[in-house]
Amino acid sequence: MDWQTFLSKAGYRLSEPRKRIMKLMEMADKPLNPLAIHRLLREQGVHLGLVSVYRTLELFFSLGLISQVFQPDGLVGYLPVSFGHHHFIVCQNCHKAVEFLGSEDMQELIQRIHSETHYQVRDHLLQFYGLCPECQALLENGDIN
Amino acid sequence: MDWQTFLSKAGYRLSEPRKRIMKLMEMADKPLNPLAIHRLLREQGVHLGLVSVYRTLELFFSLGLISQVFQPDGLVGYLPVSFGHHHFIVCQNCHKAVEFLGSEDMQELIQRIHSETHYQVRDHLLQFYGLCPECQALLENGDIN
DNA sequence: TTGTTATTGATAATATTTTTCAATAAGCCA
DNA sequence: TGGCTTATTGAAAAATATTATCAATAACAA
Repeated sequence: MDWQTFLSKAGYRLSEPRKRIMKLMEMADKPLNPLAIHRLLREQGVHLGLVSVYRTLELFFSLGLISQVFQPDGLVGYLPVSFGHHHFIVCQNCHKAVEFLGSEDMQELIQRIHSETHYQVRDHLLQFYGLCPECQALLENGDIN
Repeated sequence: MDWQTFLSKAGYRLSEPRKRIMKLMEMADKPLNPLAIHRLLREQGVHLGLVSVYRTLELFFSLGLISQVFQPDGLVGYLPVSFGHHHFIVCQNCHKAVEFLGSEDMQELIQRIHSETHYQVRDHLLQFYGLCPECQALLENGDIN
């Protein structure tokens, strides 16, 4: 089920702003925050209220259509979620992000955490940082770092 | 080497505000953000400028003395780091957090990410959410959720 | 098409973070 | 110990980010 169907079934309307915002996030392969989305849309001539961007992201997030991605510097961005997977690796240079298939062999670690801390484990956040293929090439050429 | 020695050796002064802030974070067993730190110190009669809190956290973070902890709702808090470990589990009810020993058996997953995405993996963020022992008891008594 | 109502956008209010700069105090050295 | 140098602080202001309000608009069901 695509996000548009999902949104409708959940009782929400498929408005133009919502379509624009999701489309932008799908095109951008890096996490975007509300201000960035507003600025980018404006640059391509789409004039949305910033408030709508906030509201839309909040809605999408609460429905699980997008994920929060935490940058190493503490900034938070959003990325559309291919259903079921919620793990990303983010390029430290160009910030391009891709999802990878969540490992389900986390059980052993969860066991260990439980015996170490006595916490009941219910959820987790796992993200990786590194260099995408393009930026690896740049690094080898001495163009970065 | 304790953080005070570390700070000195790095060429920074061991000021009263810095001591207060670190001590507070060490006492609190949950992630604190700048505003919370400012408010808590003020409540216990310590009158610090909010600006100093921001500056101190930035410094501590850049030196690796504290870690950022991401709450499921997107808020960021800070926790002192026991050297070498940077993985936390946060209680979803009372927000109390404890560190657990970082698993070094991440290698296999890193391998898989590399072959799936062709990203060079350099760092990662791994956090768990759950219920601490106290809140598990509350849950069983029907006092929460 | 038309009517109902969720959704938007504009404006204002609030909250958070950063900048600036004079006053203060940490730590070195005599 | 006491003075000197300079990193650090605090206050105020500026900049930035987020949330609230409400009339105007547009999505969608009938």
